[in-house]
Amino acid sequence: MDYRILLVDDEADILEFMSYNLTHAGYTVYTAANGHDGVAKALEVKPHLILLDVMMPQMDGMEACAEIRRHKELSTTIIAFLTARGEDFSQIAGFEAGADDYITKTIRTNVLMSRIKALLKRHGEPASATVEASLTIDHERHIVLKDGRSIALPRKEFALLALLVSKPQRVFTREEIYDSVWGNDVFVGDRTIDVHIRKLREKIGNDQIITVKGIGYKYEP
Amino acid sequence: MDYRILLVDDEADILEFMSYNLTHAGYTVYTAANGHDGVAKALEVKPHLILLDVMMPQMDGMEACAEIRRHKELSTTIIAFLTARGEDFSQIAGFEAGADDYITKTIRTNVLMSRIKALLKRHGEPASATVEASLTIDHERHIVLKDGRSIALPRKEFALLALLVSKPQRVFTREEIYDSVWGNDVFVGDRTIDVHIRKLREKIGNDQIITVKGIGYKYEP
DNA sequence: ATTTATTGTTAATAAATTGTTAAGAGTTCA
DNA sequence: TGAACTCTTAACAATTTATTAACAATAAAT
Repeated sequence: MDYRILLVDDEADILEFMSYNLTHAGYTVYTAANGHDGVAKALEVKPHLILLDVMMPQMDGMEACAEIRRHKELSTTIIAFLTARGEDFSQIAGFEAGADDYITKTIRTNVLMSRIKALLKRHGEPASATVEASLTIDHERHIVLKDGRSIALPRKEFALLALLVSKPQRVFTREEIYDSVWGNDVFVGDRTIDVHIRKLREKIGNDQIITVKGIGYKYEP
Repeated sequence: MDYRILLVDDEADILEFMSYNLTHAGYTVYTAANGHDGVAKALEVKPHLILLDVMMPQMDGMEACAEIRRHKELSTTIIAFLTARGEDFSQIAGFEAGADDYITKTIRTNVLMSRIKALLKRHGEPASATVEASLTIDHERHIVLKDGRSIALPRKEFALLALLVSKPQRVFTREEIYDSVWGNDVFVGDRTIDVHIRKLREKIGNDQIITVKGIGYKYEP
């Protein structure tokens, strides 16, 4: 699976070291040298996982984390802190800021890799999801693959479907859908989602997108 | 059975006294001198039982308890407060924070031991502790799982069942149900809950939701 | 044993939510 | 420019869910 990981650390060595390892493990890696750039980059590439150094100039990890958590379109992004060995994370109170986990920097490579793998797996798995699903979302080509056939979708429909498929079975509320597909500042009518859902059903098959009345929609392979 | 018990208390004497007794009773004992360390230790060793002093520097028992309860991987852990003699625990409102019981510190040794034994027993063998109710509420999927089967429920029914199942055996008064499922400003007729209960019984089996006449309803696995 | 308060049941009705269609505004691209 | 596509909306239909009324059944109290 094509996971996107964003590394945020001010130490070039660490950035390089981890970037190297993660890239070789098959992840798409983005980097930023401080909190500000990190937030900006996160909004741009919408990574699956963000590894945040706790101590940084400009905007430290904690602030960056809180800032990222303020953006609803990044609600499914996993955030993990990078800490120096021995730091007691619970005292750093990073969970308060919305982090999901923390990883010790000087950990051995294979341990690091399996930790990251586990992290990505734990929080719903786009990886196996797309494998299991009869539907594959190809972000790079902006195309949906169904039974070998490729289906081109307009932007909104694609974004909506991608969201639903990203976590099969999980119900996405209408609000979550608005925030993710439209953004929290745009206001569109109540029927807009319905119409897009209808079009998707037309194109990918009627029985895969399920209505949960009063809540939202979910995708079931 | 090889039970792990975590003692959290700032008084070294008590720590030593209890640790000694518990160890000799065959338990594996871990200790921590304050709330912070206690939480960290709990996450590390995943004890079956945590004995928490109510009064402590840094992070008191109440806070620590609430913090521990936030970690899902410790959901099966039993938490008991240690109180000075004479303190009325119900007034300490520790149950609010998620505690399971309380134990008076200055109790005699053999009484203490049998209390702890009972505590561990009451909450089932650690092995079977993971065996949950015959019903699982899957909030993410907005689905109820029963014997492997998934049952979809409408909004109100789902909320009502989720409330009851959240604390099996506990009786929820009609008022509590109204407040939780409808909200304290909405007023609906007297039969409304009944009808929802009826529908739930229809769907999940007649004998799991029990009427406590004059009070309310409860769920029994 | 009878009364009383409470809960169960049913079906009808109201309310809420979603589905559908077609039309129009805005875009894109040849 | 204009043809094709995308997005949004209004208006209405269809469906699902929630609530109520009326009455039956039951448990608790006298």
